[in-house]
Amino acid sequence: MRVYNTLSKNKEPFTTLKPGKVGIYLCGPTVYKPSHIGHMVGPIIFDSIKRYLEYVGYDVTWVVNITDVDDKLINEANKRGLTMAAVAEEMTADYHRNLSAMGIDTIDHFPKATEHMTEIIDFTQKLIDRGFAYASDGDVFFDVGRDREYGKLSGRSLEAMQGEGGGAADRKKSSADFALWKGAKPGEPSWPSPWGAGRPGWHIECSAMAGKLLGETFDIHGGGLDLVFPHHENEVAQSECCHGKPLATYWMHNGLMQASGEADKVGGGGRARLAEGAAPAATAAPAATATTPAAGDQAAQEAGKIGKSKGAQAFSELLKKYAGETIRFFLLATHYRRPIDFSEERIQEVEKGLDTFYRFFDRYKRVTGDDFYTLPAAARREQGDFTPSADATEQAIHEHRRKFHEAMDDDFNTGGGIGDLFELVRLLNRFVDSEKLESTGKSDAAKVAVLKRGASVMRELANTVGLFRAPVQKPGTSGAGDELVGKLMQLFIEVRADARKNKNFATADGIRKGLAAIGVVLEDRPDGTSWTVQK
RNA sequence: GGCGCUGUCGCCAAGUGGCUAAGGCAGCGGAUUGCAAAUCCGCCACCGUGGGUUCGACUCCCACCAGCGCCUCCA
Repeated sequence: MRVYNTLSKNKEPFTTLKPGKVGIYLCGPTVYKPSHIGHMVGPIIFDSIKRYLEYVGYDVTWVVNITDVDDKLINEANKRGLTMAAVAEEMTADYHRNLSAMGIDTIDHFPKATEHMTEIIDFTQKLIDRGFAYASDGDVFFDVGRDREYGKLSGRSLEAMQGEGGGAADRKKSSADFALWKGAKPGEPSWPSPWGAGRPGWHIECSAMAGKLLGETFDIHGGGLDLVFPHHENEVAQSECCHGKPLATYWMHNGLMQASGEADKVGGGGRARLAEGAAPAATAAPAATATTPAAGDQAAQEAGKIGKSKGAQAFSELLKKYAGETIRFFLLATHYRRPIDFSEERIQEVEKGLDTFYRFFDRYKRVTGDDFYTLPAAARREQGDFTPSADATEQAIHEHRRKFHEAMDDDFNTGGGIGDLFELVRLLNRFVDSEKLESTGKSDAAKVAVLKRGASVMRELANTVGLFRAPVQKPGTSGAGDELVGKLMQLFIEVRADARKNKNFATADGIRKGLAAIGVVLEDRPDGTSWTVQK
């Protein structure tokens, strides 16, 4: 396997510190507001990564921190007239609800900053003792000038770092120094420390908690690309100066979710392009002359990363419209390091693609009588290995499995893997078609066995990235499961079948159209008629 | 200004120094169907622009253009 490492800006062979074991630390949310989709990107990606690593055979420990003490939290609490702890508790619950709606149940620890004051204070003291930090009037700062390697993660040099040092400039030796401990102002939540009452700085909790749960050096540290500097850079500085060894072997950063803005809707053309034949412009003309004029420009300014977008809706709202699996699929279809433009239109598009799979699962059940979701699927890669028979379809199944592994082994290329899954469903549908399994039923045991093999490989592969683990109830299709509704539909279908038998197509079509008008779709197949509720 | 990322079919999106440049959505044609739906088959790209390296580049290098991120406690 190969993994892209921010530290080296290259894909590197994946090796672990301890054989067979992987420790992952992912920077989690500051719980001051309900999470938006941007907060789910990392967890979804790393949930898939952890599943895949376990599938490959590793024993994985995954930690996601909860930042429950922070300036933003204090502000929010003041604004709402609540305690900081109350706000944190409320938003942590929201975060957990979102995670479980996404099927993310692989996180082993959710350490909270407020529950690790002892570790944080010890860590800070250690840095002071070693001469890497200094106390200054109630605050404690990390002395960036003492760290020769400072800037190695983000590729910045100290000289290049200007900045006036923020509000605490007068207490710092250098403007680039950052707070490990912040003295409390009157009325602020605080914890006692050797330097007076205060709270931890932004970066220190991660260093302290990661060290406690995963050890001084662990395998993978992840987070959004926006955290590379200063957050991760400072974590590296603190931890490595404190322990004298690397913090993490691999730094994995996911691309950010972008608010797509309205540019493409307004201008029709999305990206502004140079007009064909426009002079190669050695004269750096003002960009405006070459771009799509007026309306598009204005709207494009709304675009940007979703964390800053005012329009970022709460994730819980999104879940009212789309199944968690749809959102996961949407994210996984793009490589994790690439930025993604968020738009509901895109999600709806992906939803249609997903339907191909769901339909196949239904079809599989009609043909074999087996539920796709209870198919035995290999949990470990070597368990799923098989030698294909001479059957061409079985050989193709084998080949798709190989290609899926190849994609995932190369820096977790879930997009490539999903493309392969699509090819696999098509192969299986074609097989059912050409062998007429739908009408002849289970008559040909050998053919059915090939289909089962294909379906279980599908399940095996999809499960490695957290897909198709359990049936999905799409928002807005409630009622479909009611017993009474089921019986009524059965009645409609029988009446209509009679009409069709008597070539009374007007009645048959009337029933179908009438049901379609209220969102129920009938489909006639060789082996009967099925019904589904559209949202 | 500094550091960095991105630019592949109408839209989304994998990928590769040379073999037919995945897949999805949309579209078109066909098979199937009483008609539909679904499914299957077929069609639909020369990879931002200009140079360079190379026997050969979409893939490597440079410049430019465009979009974006970070440098201000945002995943």
